[in-house]
Amino acid sequence: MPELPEVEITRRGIEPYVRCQRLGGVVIRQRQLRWPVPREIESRFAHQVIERVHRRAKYLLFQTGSGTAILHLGMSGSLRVINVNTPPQLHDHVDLMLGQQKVLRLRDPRRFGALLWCERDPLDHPLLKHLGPEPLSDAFDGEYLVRQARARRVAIKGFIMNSRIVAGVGNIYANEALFSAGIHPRRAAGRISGARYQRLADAIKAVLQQAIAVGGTTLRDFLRADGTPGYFRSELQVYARAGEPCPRCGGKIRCIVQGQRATYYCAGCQH
DNA sequence: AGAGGTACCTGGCAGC
DNA sequence: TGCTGCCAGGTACCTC
Repeated sequence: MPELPEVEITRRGIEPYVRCQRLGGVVIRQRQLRWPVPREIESRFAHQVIERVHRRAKYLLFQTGSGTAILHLGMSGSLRVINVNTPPQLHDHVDLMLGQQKVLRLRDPRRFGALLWCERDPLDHPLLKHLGPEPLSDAFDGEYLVRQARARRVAIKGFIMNSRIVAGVGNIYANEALFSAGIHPRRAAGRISGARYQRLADAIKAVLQQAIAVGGTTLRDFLRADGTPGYFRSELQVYARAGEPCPRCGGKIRCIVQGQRATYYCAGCQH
């Protein structure tokens, strides 16, 4: 479900409710997520003060004085701030108790998400250590992409979805950014000019920032922490629009499969 | 080292 | 109506 904008929207939505809050316990109904939720979540994290919530790539980091809870929403995860007496539904796997009134509730039907505990610097955690730069940071630009792409033959779409290259670009925004930059999704990463890579880096930043500004993309079930949907779906130029006319040239938007993921593009505009 | 495939899991939908 | 097969926003891990 969530790509970087949806995770950032979630972070901004929950932070006012959890920042500087002492947790009043944790309830785990389903421990089997991508990895089993470790016992330290109950024995350590459950009674800490959450100082801040950070985001790195698509990971949310709940920082406390004695360690960090690392949360990933996987394909289908979501977080909601709700009243404590709201009955849990199927797939509501974890509750973080916030004071007397509120609960931060994790729902994840497919259970590809993760909740882990880390007592060292979370950026050194094996899951985070090898991540590429944040796409919205100054470290990410066309020159960086040119350096990384040198002699690589992988298709550009897979290249920008590789979290070691750049963190947080998933299927929707990879499609949209390549359309915006006019680059064919199958083009080899090592055969793209520096000028075009600068356009691509700018397009990735713009697409992600626009999506964050309107609350992310709700395709089927993404909701913000307050329960409202995101509105970027109506801004999508090519994603999930196979057969529709290209908004730029009027040609027909095509759908192909790359690495078992759907790719949408316009053959007239992307080379 | 890079590239490609597989696995994890459930729900929704199209087609029969 | 009910079954089957396919698809879905992610990513670690395996093999070649």
